[in-house]
Amino acid sequence: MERRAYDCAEGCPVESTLQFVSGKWKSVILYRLFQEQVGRYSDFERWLPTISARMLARQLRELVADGLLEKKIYAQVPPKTEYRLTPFGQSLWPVISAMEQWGRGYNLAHAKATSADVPAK
Amino acid sequence: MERRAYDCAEGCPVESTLQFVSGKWKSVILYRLFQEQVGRYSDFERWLPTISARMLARQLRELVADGLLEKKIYAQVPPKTEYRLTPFGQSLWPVISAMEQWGRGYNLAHAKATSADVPAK
DNA sequence: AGAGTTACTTACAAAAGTGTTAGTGACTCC
DNA sequence: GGAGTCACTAACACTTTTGTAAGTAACTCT
Repeated sequence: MERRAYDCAEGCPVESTLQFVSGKWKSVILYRLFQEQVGRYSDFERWLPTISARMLARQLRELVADGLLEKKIYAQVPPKTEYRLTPFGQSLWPVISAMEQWGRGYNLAHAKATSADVPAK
Repeated sequence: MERRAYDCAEGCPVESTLQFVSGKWKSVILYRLFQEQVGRYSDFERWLPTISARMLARQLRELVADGLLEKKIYAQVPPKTEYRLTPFGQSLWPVISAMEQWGRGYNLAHAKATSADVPAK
């Protein structure tokens, strides 16, 4: 692991990344789009059942504003929108992937004693 | 990029990771420790000049509680404490590293026009 | 004409996060 | 014996984030 001099005060690379990815939902939304390529508003509601409509709309709006997602609106009724990753958004794959990997390992190691995986004594 | 079926509702690996790393300061603190190996409370104050004492203490406490950092208190006056990564904390290196890499690239691409790098017309 | 559809927005309220200021303990140095 | 040191903590206020509930637009289908 190499060592260099960084100044987290200004231009800290980790902070730059966090600027786009921080917030509970954003990385999960991105993660889902890496899997599915495309998602409609209602898809996200299904994929993230605990997010509220308000939050979902807001996070999507911010991701679009940040240039990570693009939104395609079909002029039809009932309305239809599609979200997908821009190339810029796709460039975050290493970050999201690292999170996924680590989380996978963590989940295995800390597999919770749920009704499913604990044999009834 | 392979595709598998995940359920972000329960046991989403990305969410598991976020649980430990989310929050503006935590990943930056970890990042710093990956560079420096050891840090005293006052070191962090220097490294992250914009964090408040209250936040710093709180984030460190949480990182210790989560098992990512260990805290060593020297019984001397004035007091001295040292924080370093536990093996569990070190296992997050791929995540922090990916963030650093991406942020580095982003900073290069979006190098802001500061007084330093803009010749005075 | 009334109900259904999708993708939202708005207003209000509760909860979480964060900053500011001041203070503590215990010992050493002047 | 008063000041200085370090690593914090407590109380209070404020701001940001998030949830809840309700509503909107516009067109199709019955």
